[in-house]
Amino acid sequence: MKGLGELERSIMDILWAENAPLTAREVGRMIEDRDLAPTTVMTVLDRLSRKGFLTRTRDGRAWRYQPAASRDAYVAELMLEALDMTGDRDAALTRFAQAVSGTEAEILRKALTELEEE
Amino acid sequence: MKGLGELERSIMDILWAENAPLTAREVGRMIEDRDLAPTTVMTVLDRLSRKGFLTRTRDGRAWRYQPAASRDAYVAELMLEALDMTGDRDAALTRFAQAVSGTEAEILRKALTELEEE
DNA sequence: GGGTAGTACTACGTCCCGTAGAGAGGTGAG
DNA sequence: CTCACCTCTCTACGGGACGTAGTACTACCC
Repeated sequence: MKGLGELERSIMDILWAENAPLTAREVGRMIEDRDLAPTTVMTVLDRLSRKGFLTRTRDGRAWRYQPAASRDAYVAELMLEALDMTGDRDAALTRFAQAVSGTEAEILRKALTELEEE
Repeated sequence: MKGLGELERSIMDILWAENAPLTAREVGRMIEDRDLAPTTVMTVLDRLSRKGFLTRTRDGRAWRYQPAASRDAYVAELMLEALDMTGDRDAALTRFAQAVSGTEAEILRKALTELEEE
């Protein structure tokens, strides 16, 4: 999986936060603070769908974009990808477990317990 | 933390696998298959230490390079970084827990249990 | 039918990275 | 002593990704 650039991520964040598919114009309005040309937004949306992060469907003449996967799935995939980089997955996992804070260790523990029960 | 390129990672892999600090020449000999100019190896080693991935110490005229952190620590940090990207860490963690395979879930569970006991 | 919105295509600057040459300065062999 | 050689530092170039945007074409509304 390829990574995301700065602007690409901002745009993904907007789309991840929204439930409905948005048009380029709508996305552009939600980035107001950066004052980008409309074509800039369109270019990035186009690249993102080319990379598989977005899917798009027609709405009249316009395209509506929406994430191909949830942010959580993306983050989890990034984490797994990092994990694949090591020769010793166990050591890395152990290290990771030690690094997450208490509350999060709790979450992890719970998720794992639920897994076990199924 | 910045990411690593292809060659950069190969070189880190060599140094992570080795226990002793290596000189540029030694590293170069261990990448034999790619037939790189010695200066190429030196440049990459230099960039890696500039980025904080390696530390170096003098050995006569030459430098000896060694990883600043273990590969596991690096991988764990990458994973945490991915995790930081999401607004909903709990959801991502849960998703991650579901994605790791059985054996690895076991490892994680064990690491977390040990944490709890301390 | 002219303004507006939307698209596709093209482009340019920048930064990172793979790759490496040039030049400087020490070192060992003869 | 001198030359070949090693290693370092500095500089550079080409490709790819990304931020940014212009241009040209088409379709719709009033």
